[in-house]
Amino acid sequence: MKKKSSLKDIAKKVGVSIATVSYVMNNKEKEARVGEDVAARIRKAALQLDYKPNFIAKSLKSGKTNTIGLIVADISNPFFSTLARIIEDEARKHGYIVLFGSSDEKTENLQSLIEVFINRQVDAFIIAPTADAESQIKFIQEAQIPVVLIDRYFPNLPTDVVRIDNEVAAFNAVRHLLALGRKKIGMVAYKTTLPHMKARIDGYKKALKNAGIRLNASHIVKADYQQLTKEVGDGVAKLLRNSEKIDALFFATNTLAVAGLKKIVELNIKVPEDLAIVSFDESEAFDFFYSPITYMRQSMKDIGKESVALVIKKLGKKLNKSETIIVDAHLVQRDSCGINLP
Amino acid sequence: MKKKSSLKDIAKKVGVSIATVSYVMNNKEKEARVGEDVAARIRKAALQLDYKPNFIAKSLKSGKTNTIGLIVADISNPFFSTLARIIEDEARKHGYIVLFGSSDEKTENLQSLIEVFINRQVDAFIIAPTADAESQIKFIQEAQIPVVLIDRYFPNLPTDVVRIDNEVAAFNAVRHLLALGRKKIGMVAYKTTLPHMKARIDGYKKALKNAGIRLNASHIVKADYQQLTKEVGDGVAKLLRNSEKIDALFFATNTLAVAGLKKIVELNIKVPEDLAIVSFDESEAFDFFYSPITYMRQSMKDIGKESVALVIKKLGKKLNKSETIIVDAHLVQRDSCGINLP
DNA sequence: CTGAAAGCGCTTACAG
DNA sequence: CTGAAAGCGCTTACAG
Repeated sequence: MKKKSSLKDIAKKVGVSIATVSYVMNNKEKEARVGEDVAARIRKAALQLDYKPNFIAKSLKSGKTNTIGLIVADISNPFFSTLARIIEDEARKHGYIVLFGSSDEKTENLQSLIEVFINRQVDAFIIAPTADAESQIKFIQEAQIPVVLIDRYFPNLPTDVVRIDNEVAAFNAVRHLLALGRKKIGMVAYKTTLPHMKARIDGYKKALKNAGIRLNASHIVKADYQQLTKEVGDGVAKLLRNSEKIDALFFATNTLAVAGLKKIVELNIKVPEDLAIVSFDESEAFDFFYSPITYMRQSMKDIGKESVALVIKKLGKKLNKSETIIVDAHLVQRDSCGINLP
Repeated sequence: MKKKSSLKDIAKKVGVSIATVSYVMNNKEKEARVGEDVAARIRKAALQLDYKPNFIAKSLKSGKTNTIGLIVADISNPFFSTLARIIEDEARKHGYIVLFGSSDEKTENLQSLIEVFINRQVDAFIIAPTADAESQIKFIQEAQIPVVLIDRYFPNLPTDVVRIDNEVAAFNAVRHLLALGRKKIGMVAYKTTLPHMKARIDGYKKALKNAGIRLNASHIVKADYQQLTKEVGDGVAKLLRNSEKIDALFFATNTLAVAGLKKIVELNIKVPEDLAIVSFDESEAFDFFYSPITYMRQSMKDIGKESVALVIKKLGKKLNKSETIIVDAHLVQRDSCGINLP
């Protein structure tokens, strides 16, 4: 076991005080006016001894750990796992390391992850919150720890947020269906209080209204996250019954779409001939569905970059007003809406 | 900002020394023979002040951070992301936190992640190594930091490993194809020096031999990780040409299978009628392929649990010989091999 | 130009 | 039964 060397070892070797070594190692020899030659000898010794600063000791002294706590809502969703990866890389570039957790859409899990991470002295949080997590977020803010929300947000709680414009994105997705001649468009959404979901529903409604189509409330299926497969399946089946047969379906997330597609396969519905489909977000399954699925793509790269940049920016300052950063979303057109139909 | 309270604050409030508070907070009042009543008053004060121990200070003193560094080979692969999640949960249960990274199959990335994590004083590593990473793993071992490998391993380097029996698993997968009457079975593998891949190829060969089928070396396609889509596509296309037309295909990983399936769709090959397919590992795409793919499922739960348990077990001890833990793998039978063909 | 000293929050061997 | 003291490795205001 080659013991790690410390400032002390270097100081002893060079015959100088620990303080002087510390100044040199932090490139502060100028302000501490350490002599050129001494600095050079210290640097040489540091190399020889393979000196690596002890982060723990630094953290204890500075109160900063250079660590960001990242909590997503569901890591099994490729949207979040991709995002997590981007955020990790991005943070590492800035000298930060990421502590990671998934709440699995449960506020109690979010709560306990926040506690664990605060105990570990994370400097800041990036969180895709669960529904009704206002008080958890407020708790972080009151502890004076910077927090940036991603994907989801709370209208009544001022926070820094990086997200897309959900209403516009949904509007554009549905407009695509309308432009291809679909008139009876259903929507599958989550049953949740989270406003990004409400915004997507609003965008859907607005697009219909804009096209002069009257909203049929029964065309909106709202599924509970905890029993998604069943509720989406039942809802989709109902929408495809003869009496109220729809000719297009808009899924508010990739997870909803994957559940819905299974039912659509089971029912032997022909896509896009009998049913056009557009979804939010990506899924490998979208490529393998017999009619590749058209989807609204959020720029995850931008969400990752912007959220890390924003949270680091907040790190020093206090009392700033909160910012909302809107990133790009655009439609990726494949076969499932019928663009290639004769 | 409610300042965090420290042992000092409790000590002051109760009118006792910091040392005594420390003993009580660590439930060592017995061995330090602290009085019942004093202990009670300290505990009460700790509650009132909402005392939370400072992990950083604890770590500096103890040299332990209760942190495990987890480095997988490719986090965009659902096999590894699922595994990462299981390991994180499992570690948390044991009071450990996970620092996470993905090498993206590049040894240089693995190297730099290892350095960052060692600087952060992780107590131990769990790693799915890249090819040719022996010296990186050896480096960790020489630093006296416990390391457990998962999924991949090195025959010439004694390490703790948690993995499946790749040869047996591959053998069983191919035997399934043989049992269903397939005779000309191709295999798609990675071009790599990693022995788990060799073992899967060996299992394939053994199964053929066992069935009295002569090996046709050109039936094994080896693709480079860096240009997987092209090489797998070309390889699969070649195997399906009339001259050497195969009737079954064994994919050594899910990523290879996903690339291969795209080509199979493109070529309009009928699965399972014209081509039976079996793969390793899971993918959402396997469910959405028109003929759901039969696959060899590794118990990720077991890999996660066993690797965390093993690494924690090694944490205290020294000079132990290394252990290999073999976990379960079994075939999940779907349609793609023709079990439901007339 | 350089060093002694205090302190970050905790643990623990030792003394009383 | 309880406390003073040293020390983990580092930083930084202060003194010289």
